[in-house]
Amino acid sequence: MTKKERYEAFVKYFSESYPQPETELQYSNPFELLVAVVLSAQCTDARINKVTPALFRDFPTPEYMASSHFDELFPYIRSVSYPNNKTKHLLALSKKLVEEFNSEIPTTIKELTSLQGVGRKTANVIVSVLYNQPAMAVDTHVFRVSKRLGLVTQTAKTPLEVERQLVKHIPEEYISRAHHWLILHGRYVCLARKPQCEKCEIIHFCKYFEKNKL
DNA sequence: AACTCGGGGCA
DNA sequence: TGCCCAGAGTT
Repeated sequence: MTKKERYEAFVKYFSESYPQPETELQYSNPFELLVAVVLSAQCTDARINKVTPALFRDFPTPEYMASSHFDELFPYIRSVSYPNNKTKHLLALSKKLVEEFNSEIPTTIKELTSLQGVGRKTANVIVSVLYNQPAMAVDTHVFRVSKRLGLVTQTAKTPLEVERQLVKHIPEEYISRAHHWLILHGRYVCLARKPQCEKCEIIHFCKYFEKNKL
């Protein structure tokens, strides 16, 4: 099976079997989304959702956050991963938003990644959710599942390589759905150490399944 | 390319 | 108590 055929089967799967997820935007403004996504690095959504209500209540805008101090902000996010780093990032990030971006959230990957705590993956999530751009945010799930399926070359070493191959071959209108699906599939089915192939709906075009004949 | 930053969940 | 999870920044 060629890579081209895998992509055709992949897109066919989305068009027939995977509806557009109802992604209710759970944040009332772009700043909240940015902060939540920065906090999400190496951390589950459930843990983020525990801290965001109080955080956004007391630091609703870049100005409020930029004018606070480490000891004020830290307690709000002490239960997320890497709270020291993220507190520093959020303080520097909010200051930069106020001073260089007129307290608005930038629209380009280049500008977003210039913000502290925002890497390539986070920036892609932002432009995808906030600006409806067909961006593919490559986390460990997307990275692993894409390679297993055979949607990207087995020699791909960096998330950026995987991202470029995926966006090159998946039609724009399916990028968002594909991203959503790859993450859930990686989390619940295509597990890192023990793939649950018996639960998988798309073994008919999976390179990993084909090779290992599970 | 390898290392560091740290919590929570769960066996 | 110890293993597992999961990106950005720095060297």
